[in-house]
Amino acid sequence: MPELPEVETVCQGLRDAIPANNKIAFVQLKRRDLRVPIQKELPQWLLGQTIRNVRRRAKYLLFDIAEKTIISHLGMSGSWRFLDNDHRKHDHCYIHFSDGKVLAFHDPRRFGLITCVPTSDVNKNKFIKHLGVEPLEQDFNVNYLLQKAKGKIVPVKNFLMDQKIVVGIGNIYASEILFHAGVRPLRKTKSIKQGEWIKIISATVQVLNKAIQRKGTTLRDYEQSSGESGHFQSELFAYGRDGERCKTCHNKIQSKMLSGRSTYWCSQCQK
DNA sequence: CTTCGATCCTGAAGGC
DNA sequence: TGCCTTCAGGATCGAA
Repeated sequence: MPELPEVETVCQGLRDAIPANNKIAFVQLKRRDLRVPIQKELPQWLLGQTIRNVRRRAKYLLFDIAEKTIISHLGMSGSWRFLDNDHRKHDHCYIHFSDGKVLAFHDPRRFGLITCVPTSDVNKNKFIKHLGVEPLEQDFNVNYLLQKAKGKIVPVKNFLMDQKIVVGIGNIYASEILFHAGVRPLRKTKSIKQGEWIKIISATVQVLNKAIQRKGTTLRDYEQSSGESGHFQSELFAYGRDGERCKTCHNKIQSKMLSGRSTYWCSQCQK
């Protein structure tokens, strides 16, 4: 479900919405068996603490409390939001603040993650340590990509979605980025020329920033921490447009299953 | 080392 | 109405 723009949107929303001096009054674990079981000590660790900051690394949200950090991933269907009225099915964790606000983790498919580690160990954590570069930072550049692409025969779309290479790009934005870069998703990674990497980098930055501005893409269940939808779905050129006309050249958008994921492109605009 | 496929889980949508 | 299949913003693990 959520890729970098959606996670960044949730991160910013939570950063604004979590009151600076609010103490955690108590934590309720409704269901612990996510992808990795939620630690049963989580409520006692959080009791009386204040969330000092909310950060993002790749598609992970990091909640800093004193000495500890909660690492959370939304998987395909997860969300963090403030509860407005009733408890919902598939709410697995409630964080109650002293002012009465309740932050809820909701995740029907339970592919998400909530785990708590000492802050100094975040970068050693098994989920974090193998992550590649952030696509909106300087180390996502042509030299890095040329070096990583050397000898790789996987389709360039898979390469862009490989979190060990570059983080935050998932199935929607991979198709979108390659559309705007003019590169077909099935191209072998090692065949991509320097000039094409330059276009891929610039398309990545533009697409992700625009999607963050528009607060993400809502296709079904993604929501901001406020509960509102994102708005980038109307700006998609390729993803989900199978059989429709290309917005640029009016050719029909193609699609194919690639490594089990739907993949979309325009064979006129992309080479 | 790289690459591929199966797998975790629930729910929505579509075909019959 | 119901039953069955397929698919969904992800990532891990084991096998080849």
